[in-house]
Amino acid sequence: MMIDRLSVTFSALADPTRRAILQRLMEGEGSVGELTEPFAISMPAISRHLKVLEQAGLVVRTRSAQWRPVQLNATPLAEVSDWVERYRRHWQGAFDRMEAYLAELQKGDPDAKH
Amino acid sequence: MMIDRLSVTFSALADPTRRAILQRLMEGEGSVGELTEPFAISMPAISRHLKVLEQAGLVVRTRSAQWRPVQLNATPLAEVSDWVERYRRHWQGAFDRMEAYLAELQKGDPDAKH
DNA sequence: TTGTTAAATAACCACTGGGTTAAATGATGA
DNA sequence: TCATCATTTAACCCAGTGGTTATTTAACAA
Repeated sequence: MMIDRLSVTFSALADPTRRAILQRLMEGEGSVGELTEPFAISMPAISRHLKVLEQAGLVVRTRSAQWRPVQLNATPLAEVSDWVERYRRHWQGAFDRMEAYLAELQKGDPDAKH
Repeated sequence: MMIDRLSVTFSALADPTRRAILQRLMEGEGSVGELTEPFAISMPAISRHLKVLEQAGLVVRTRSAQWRPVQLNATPLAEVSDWVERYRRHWQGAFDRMEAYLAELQKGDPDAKH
């Protein structure tokens, strides 16, 4: 399977190292070496993480001498945001109910459902 | 790895079958059999997808006779939404620039950078 | 008690993913 | 041209995933 863009994006985001890389890139582009430095894993491992991010369209790689600077491209996250938003009513409904319930508790209402 | 909640949530969402199940559950709870019916895969396979969704906290399973109705719980998506929102300026910046560029093209401005 | 039905679990298989080290590539600069 | 530096690719290992069919569990109904 794994034909759809959204699945590719979600699985790219499923790895904490890759999310940390994206967060780092919010502060500006970086070379593969710079991106490797904060982690306890090898450069080839980071290089493959970057490939996954690139295939998901989450980073762009340019070229500057023997360095290959990596830049953040957050546009695929718009799709993720849209997808998640379809569920907002549901989780917000749940939060609202929880809030109401806690408010009832606060009032010491003996009829509050437990 | 895979210790953090967000990774668990993202990888649960990375599978299209699981996302389809969540979408189906927006219309109301369903038994495992009902949830299996629309797919071309076996019930044990769906059962395991449900286990993944349950461990990610995205569904809740109750009990009713020999059925185990499954209900949507979208609350973990709030965390996903928060995470994605940190990147909104980035992708929106990109969209704005693209829009401006297209507007330049529309005007037929010969100085528009191509 | 026995049979039926819903679902989960077991055992298996093929494939993927994330890590490693070692070797290959590609641009720079002496 | 040749050595160096940054990065990628290759080859490998092990754990995890998604599917299958067969079996087990659990609740109901006769």
